[in-house]
Amino acid sequence: MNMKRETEMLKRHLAEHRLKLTRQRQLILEIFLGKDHVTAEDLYREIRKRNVRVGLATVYRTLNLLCHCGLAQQRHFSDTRTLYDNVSNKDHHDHLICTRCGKIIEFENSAIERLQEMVARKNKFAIYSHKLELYGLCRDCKI
Amino acid sequence: MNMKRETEMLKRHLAEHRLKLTRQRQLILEIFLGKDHVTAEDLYREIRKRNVRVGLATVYRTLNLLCHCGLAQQRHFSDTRTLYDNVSNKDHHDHLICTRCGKIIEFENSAIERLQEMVARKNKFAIYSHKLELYGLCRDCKI
DNA sequence: TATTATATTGATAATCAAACTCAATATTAA
DNA sequence: TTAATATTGAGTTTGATTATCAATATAATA
Repeated sequence: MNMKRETEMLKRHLAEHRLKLTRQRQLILEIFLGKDHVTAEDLYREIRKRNVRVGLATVYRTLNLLCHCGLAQQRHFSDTRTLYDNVSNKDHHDHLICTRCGKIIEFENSAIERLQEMVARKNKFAIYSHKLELYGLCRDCKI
Repeated sequence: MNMKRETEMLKRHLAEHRLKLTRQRQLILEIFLGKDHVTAEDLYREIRKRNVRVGLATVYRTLNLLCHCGLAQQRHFSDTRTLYDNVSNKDHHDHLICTRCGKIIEFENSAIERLQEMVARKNKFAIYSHKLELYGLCRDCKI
């Protein structure tokens, strides 16, 4: 996997905020880019498997950092834990979530987005973000 | 406010599950029906204002009970606390949330719902519920 | 109505994810 | 190389919510 672009995004963000590029941040970015959705715990366990000593707090801190530079987005599906969504080379998308097996499918639908804008206009709102989650059973679970 | 219908819904649910109608449950239902969206803490404080002694745990338990009998629904907007949405005499609806003042506007849009169904069908999902939240600035805050 | 069985209550403790603390250490700039 | 500053990791703390449990209230039964 080529992570040049993502590494550049991180570096630019660090430079702009007088932050430093550390071993831990590079490692966490690398593992994160190999996933679609992870919890902080998932990532932490993955790191420990490699016999590297990185604190859980650092994982949380770095995931939040990745959110700030646009590489990740927090999601709160039905579960209580926060999922970090890898959005590094995707357009905006929403989610179908299987409540039985936990499978997550991403989708985008511009017709829905346009209707959302209409709703906002009618209510004199300026929308900055939105969240659309469809919960149900996937093909394999609904049988 | 006439709460006959809602009280009947609660009573039916209690009877069906061999649960009991208590002073506390009646009081919490009454206050809840006067609101659109509350946190458990909000309701707790409201009760203490009336100089009635009801435990916070009972407030949580009763709000969850109201969810089970279809009078309330949990919402998790940007905040960390759970909001209980009074859905006693409303159809399904979604939300516009002002990230500055916290104002919540409810809306419904059947065209969006139909498109959601199309997305689900295309992905062979059977949808049971969904969540659509539009975040932005309301008319008063966007100036 | 009195009795019995069962559910509920309230105070507090337990839980859990996530954020904070701070001395030791690593990174960057000078 | 040195100095200035940011980061780390271990552990502690936070805050919302749920669990515990003896005392009490409610409902069913006699």
